Amino acid sequence: MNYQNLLSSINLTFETLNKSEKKVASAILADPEAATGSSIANLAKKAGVSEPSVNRFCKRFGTAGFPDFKLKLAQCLVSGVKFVNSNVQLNDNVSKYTPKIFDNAIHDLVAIKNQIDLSLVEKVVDQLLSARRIFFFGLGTSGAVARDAENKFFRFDLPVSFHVDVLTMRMLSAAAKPGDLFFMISHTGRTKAIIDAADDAQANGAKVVGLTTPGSMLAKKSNFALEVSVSENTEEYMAMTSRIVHLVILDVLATGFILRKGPDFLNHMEKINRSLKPTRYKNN
Amino acid sequence: MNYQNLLSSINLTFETLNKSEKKVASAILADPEAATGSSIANLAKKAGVSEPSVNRFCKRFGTAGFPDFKLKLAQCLVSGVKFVNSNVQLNDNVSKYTPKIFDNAIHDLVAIKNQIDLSLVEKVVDQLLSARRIFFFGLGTSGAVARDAENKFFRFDLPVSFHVDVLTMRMLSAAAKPGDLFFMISHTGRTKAIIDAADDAQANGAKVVGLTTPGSMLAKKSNFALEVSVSENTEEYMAMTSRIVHLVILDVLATGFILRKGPDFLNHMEKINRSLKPTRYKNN
DNA sequence: AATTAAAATGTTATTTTATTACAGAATATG
DNA sequence: CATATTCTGTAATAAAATAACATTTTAATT
Repeated sequence: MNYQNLLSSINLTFETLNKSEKKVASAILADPEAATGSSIANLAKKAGVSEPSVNRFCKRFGTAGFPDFKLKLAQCLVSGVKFVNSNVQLNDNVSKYTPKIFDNAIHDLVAIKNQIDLSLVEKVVDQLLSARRIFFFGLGTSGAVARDAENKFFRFDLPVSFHVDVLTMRMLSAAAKPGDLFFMISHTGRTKAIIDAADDAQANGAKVVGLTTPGSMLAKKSNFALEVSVSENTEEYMAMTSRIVHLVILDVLATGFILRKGPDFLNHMEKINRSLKPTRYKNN
Repeated sequence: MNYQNLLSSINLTFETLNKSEKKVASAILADPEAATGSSIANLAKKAGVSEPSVNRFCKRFGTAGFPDFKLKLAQCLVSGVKFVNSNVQLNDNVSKYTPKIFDNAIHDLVAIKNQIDLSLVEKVVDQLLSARRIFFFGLGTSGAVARDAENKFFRFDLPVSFHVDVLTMRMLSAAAKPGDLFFMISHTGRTKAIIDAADDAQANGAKVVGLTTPGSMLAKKSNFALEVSVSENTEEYMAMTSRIVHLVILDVLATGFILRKGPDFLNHMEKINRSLKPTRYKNN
């Protein structure tokens, strides 16, 4: 039994429980948050059963006892229920909408962190290392991500560029060659210009990496699809969290790249960092 | 104190703790998972302190007592954000550096979420609402953030632009007028072009919002300084998390803006969203 | 360096909480 | 209807956490 879905386990097996267990289950389901905080005596009273009945209930669900049960219930509440109610509402004030927006970003990062396919990350790093040229393509919001990516990768002594202009995209993909890497960023994965460019680039023997939604058109057309699924309620008032996750994934790739290059490469990086010094005022 | 960052709270405040509290902290940090399962007697023994010392430790971190502490510790472990040792090491493989980079971003978002000055957010939203023109300025990494901001705010039926060109910045700030809002994005807060532009803009009666490090030159020169302090070990292999936080803060501001505009404004937003339809292929 | 106040930590006692063992009740089975 | 089985509660026990108090340590002041 997985503690992540303790609550749904209770829900699903409810009908198979016997009388007093059902009472306990109801009491817990009625207010799971409260259950995590109460003592066994309290919960027993609330459910109208004896304390050992509560204890047996806990053991039935694969936990060591009541305290352990509370712990695992609390954990399953973090991942589940908490984000149920974090959509921005029309009448939210600043102290309501601000944490919600942060929570959404945090939630999605946590989710992707646990889902991301590490071997795929490794493969994409390989591609970045072996590419002769790298192009980052993105439009709209993803344009900013592409720009950020270029800003990161050009430091790596690579012929890299980003493009937000559909005509340029078209020309570059038409002129693609084996050894070129096209890194396509598109949340929807349905942007025409990007899809067309992916087709062209592949037809010319270049490789395509797609950073997009699972199962999207772009994902299907990519040689390597980094598929990122984020909370879907982020359209209206809510911020798009996909681009946040995309940026972090690009950070991961950049880090993988540097680590594979080895310690000597840090000198090169340092040289670039030093170059920025004259553009800044001294500290205080 | 928010339970989301109980572990990092312990970590961050470690030096301010007194002797026995440090012992308890070390015991917990050494194996947080184990701590969630052990009794107060057990943990006290492991830490080499008395049981009440453990209890006092728990209360110091804003929990009701040891059981409550365990609960909240368990919850903060669910997300698996272990900030204790999340610097990328030279010999890390993909399964090590990937979660570390995510954890850093998550950690900083959680930290800022709890630190952010809500009344200041409100004030900046006021400024955005009343501005006649808005300019987003940023260079390098912050250029991508400025671009993203423009992409968000131009949908709001506002004369808004972003700039990454120091000459243009200079000209615009020289021609600034009262009613203009200059939104300066700079992690270091020491970028000459940005500071100079802030000076000029203010001299001409425009308002300056700075999104930057606490106490930086830019923060001091801004009418409204959104100060964001992120983990400082993010230079070498590590990704800059400041820009992630900056993006989320801009999301917060944009959301505040929309909410203040009221429900009618959503029609306008919808119109813009619809306009993107022809640029995309149909779903499947 | 000695004295005092304050803070920190530990000891002991008490209270709360959880579990076990067992007995009685309910339910099912032949 | 008798009997076995399962379920549930009571009472006893064990474990855990906390509160109250005492001691020690530390810091400040003379």
